[in-house]
Amino acid sequence: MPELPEVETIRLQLKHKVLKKTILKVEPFHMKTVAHDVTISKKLKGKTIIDIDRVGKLLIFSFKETADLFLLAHLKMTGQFFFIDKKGQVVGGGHSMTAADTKLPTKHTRVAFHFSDDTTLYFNDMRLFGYTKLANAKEVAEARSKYGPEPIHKEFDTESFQKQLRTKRTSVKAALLNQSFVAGLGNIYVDEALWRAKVKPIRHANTLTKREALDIAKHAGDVMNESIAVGGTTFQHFEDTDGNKGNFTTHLQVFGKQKTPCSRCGAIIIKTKTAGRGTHYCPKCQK
DNA sequence: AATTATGTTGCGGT
DNA sequence: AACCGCAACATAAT
Repeated sequence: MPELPEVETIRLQLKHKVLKKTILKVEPFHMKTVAHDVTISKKLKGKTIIDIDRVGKLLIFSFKETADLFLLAHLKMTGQFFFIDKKGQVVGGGHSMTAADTKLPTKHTRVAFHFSDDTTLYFNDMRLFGYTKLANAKEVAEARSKYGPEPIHKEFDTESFQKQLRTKRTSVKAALLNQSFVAGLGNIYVDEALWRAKVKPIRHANTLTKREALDIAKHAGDVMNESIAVGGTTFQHFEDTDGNKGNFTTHLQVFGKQKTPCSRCGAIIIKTKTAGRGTHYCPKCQK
């Protein structure tokens, strides 16, 4: 369940591994994962990756040879990237091997990007919701325009955020999950940010005080930045490009902590359903 | 075997 | 017409 910190972790690792590499061929194992584009290998052959950008949870690869061709990659719920060197070993040395240790491709490998130096980037995705797809500059601009601002940036406009949040006629949880309002939060970080801000997820957004809305903005940015600093959170499926799990898991205060004591007040953390999602909060110190 | 897990899209209702 | 709730997508674990 990658959210912004996990996707950013992957982006930074991939920049170290595949930048300046030239694609030899693309090998789709499942056509849905390449948006049914039968020409993807032909179009990417000979293209050299010069940058990997990210907006929200979407990765955007760009190429040296053309300014009007991009590769968009979305992991959705179970997407994973694994990078393998020419000997078939997971690159990244010094780490204990996990999922990527098994021979790739696996039955969940949906597409492989083979590079001219005999290395390969595999995209695994058990549930087939994720995708890699080609786009031109206009399509990339359209995709970018659908995302709201990201709380991780120091330029994030908290005043504008709190004003807009307090006009929403929905639960604060649903509002924070809306990527066009604010980009990057998913189920885990919404629950964590609301715990830090001491606000119940079910609270109607238009009942929030200015102070509460500003606290949510601060904590949303803080919790995601702290997670990025330690390589993201693994709750169910996330593994980095070496097959390692994220380290933020041990910092979680409410997500998956139902039936355990709140670290702040000692009350028992509750799990309910809000905005159609499993929702964790402290019934005592979140107001 | 029915339920639960979740990111996003698309649809229908307001 | 912007906004909102929710089914759908597809698979595996429980």
